[in-house]
Amino acid sequence: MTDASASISRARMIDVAQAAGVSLVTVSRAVNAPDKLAPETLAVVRAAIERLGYVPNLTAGSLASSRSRIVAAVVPTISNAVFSETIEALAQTLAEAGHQLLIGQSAYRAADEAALVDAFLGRRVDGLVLTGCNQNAALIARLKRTAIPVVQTWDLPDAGGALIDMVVGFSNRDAGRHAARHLIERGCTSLGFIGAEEDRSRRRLEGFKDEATKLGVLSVAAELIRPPAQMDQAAARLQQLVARQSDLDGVFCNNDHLAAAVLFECHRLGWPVPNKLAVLGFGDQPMARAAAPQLSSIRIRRAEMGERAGQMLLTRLSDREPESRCVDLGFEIVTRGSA
Amino acid sequence: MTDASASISRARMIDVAQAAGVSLVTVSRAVNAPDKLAPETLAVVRAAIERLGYVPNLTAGSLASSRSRIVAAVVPTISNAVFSETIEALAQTLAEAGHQLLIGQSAYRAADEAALVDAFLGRRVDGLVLTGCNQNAALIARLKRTAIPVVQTWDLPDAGGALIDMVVGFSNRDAGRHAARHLIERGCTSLGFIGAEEDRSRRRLEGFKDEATKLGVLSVAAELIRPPAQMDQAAARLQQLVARQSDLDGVFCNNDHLAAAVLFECHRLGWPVPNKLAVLGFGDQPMARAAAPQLSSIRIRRAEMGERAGQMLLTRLSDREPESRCVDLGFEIVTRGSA
DNA sequence: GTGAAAGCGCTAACAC
DNA sequence: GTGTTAGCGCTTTCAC
Repeated sequence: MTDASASISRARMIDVAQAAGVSLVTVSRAVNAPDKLAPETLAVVRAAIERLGYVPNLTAGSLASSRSRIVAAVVPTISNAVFSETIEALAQTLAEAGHQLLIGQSAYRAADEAALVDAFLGRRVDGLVLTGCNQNAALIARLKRTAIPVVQTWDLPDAGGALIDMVVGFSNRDAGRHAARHLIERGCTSLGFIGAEEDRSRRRLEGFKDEATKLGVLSVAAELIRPPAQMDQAAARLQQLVARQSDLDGVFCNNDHLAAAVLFECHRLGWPVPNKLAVLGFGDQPMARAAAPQLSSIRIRRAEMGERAGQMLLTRLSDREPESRCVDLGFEIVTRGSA
Repeated sequence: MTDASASISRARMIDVAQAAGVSLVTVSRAVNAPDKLAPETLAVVRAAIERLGYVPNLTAGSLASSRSRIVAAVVPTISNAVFSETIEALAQTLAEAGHQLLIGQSAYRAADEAALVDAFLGRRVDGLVLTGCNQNAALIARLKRTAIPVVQTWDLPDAGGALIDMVVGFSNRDAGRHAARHLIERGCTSLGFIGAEEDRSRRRLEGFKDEATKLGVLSVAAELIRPPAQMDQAAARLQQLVARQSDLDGVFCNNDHLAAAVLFECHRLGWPVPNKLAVLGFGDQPMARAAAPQLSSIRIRRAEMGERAGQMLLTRLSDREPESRCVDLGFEIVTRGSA
């Protein structure tokens, strides 16, 4: 064991071949396609591998096979529970199939995203997962020409973005619409939105405003926080909304964390929720059930999004075609105490 | 531009060389060591690169140079804000130096961690970042023998783990001690801990109990949640603590999310915080300032931990020695309203 | 300052 | 079932 460990990153495939008295390819097959070998041969080779502590050099394998077994994902930031759960599920799905995940953070900047994609293409990644559908035209064109499978997530292309290859998401605009309808149906007449200066948040706001207008509610104010939109900024934004609409009686928050911060602020102010102010969250995170009152929220399938994205990539990597290249996971309003 | 895009992942270095009328090495130098070329040559080569839309194949480069420019990190899960902020900072630090980050999730399982490390070693990653200092002996031995730089994070080796190569963290046990002292100094006489079935949480609990005992407080109950320890489980655990110690007057929570959930539960029960129950969080996340009352918490330098880990790796990768191989970032108690 | 030759460690045909 | 022959696209000596 100790000797074997000592040899890690030293023994090459050829050394194993010699030790086992077989040829190079036979070792390669023992590693990559064991069922193509006679059981006895396999056993001999495996013993040699074990003895030498051989660890295959995946870089060399990637170069020779032009398959890297690496998938790259670009997210705005991983320190946002909302994305990280998708990434977690993606990584797990890929890991089960022997693929690893390279992570890039765009910090919500299109230029950073494009630079990351270039770096990933240089790495000859097998597949790419992007966040949102609003990539710039040059990036979209470039990716369309590469043969590599790409999955966009967290939105749908129809309402303001272009489909590159595949997508699994939901309509942020529709989610905003439903939020408005939900609050208005519960009697709210003066609405506010606390979100972020960021594409998907803006799309939710668009839908929110549209639907409110359609339903005759004309008082809609929005506060957009520059990312990262942290909880500790929510209280001040709520104050801003109230300053602009003193009769504010319903707030839609871009995520459950912001909504929880609003709830805390209501406790501080002594405002009963939902009677004085209805609060609707987004994401239906564990936070929603822990809050007091429990948060009504819009549930989206974050983990499933990552899992499906991974499956779609894996399907394409095995030269099959996914059932659909455009998956709408939808969303659902979960009504609890806060709205 | 469109032509150039079309050529991505097609043009090789040799094509650029021919287009520019120079040799292969000259192109390689233009990419990797531009200052070693005559300005005119460089300009010609760069023009050809641009024209052909050449993207260097990093896999081939890695194989030839045996440097991958990839660093791998193993975390229990990235969907925990506490780790993801460290990872975010790590990724940024590495990206600035042209390195990319490969992520692996161990789900708090030692076997998964070892398997991930093996896969990463096969990739010939340039460096490795691990979470915690409690890796199993076989893994530690194996990593000590490889020449690659390794940074352990989120704990220190002295109090229950072995140093592999480098470490940047803080003492979880000491943090637990300070938590106990803080609550006791504020008059608490019956303490509870809500944490997770996980190494670092247990270390905090050890320190917490030790110090309480030392200070004469013998009533200390703990509730450990199986990871992932989500907010929505905190209320039930608080009830459990109260069932065991009806006079419970101080709770130390493993992170600010759990603490916020406890605060919400106190609102629900009508218990004044901190008078009826003092609540101390961990992490000093934005949540702490948003809560009502604001959370007292133990601040740790999550982002700095990632940044320092990245810097230490980069230093070693450039064949220099970091100022110290063992960095204790410490922690600090931030006193706000809740405890 | 630039180039020619020799691999890096593996996989992909194709033979046998 | 197993082996042989050629590369994958780049970086590294070492010449000039």
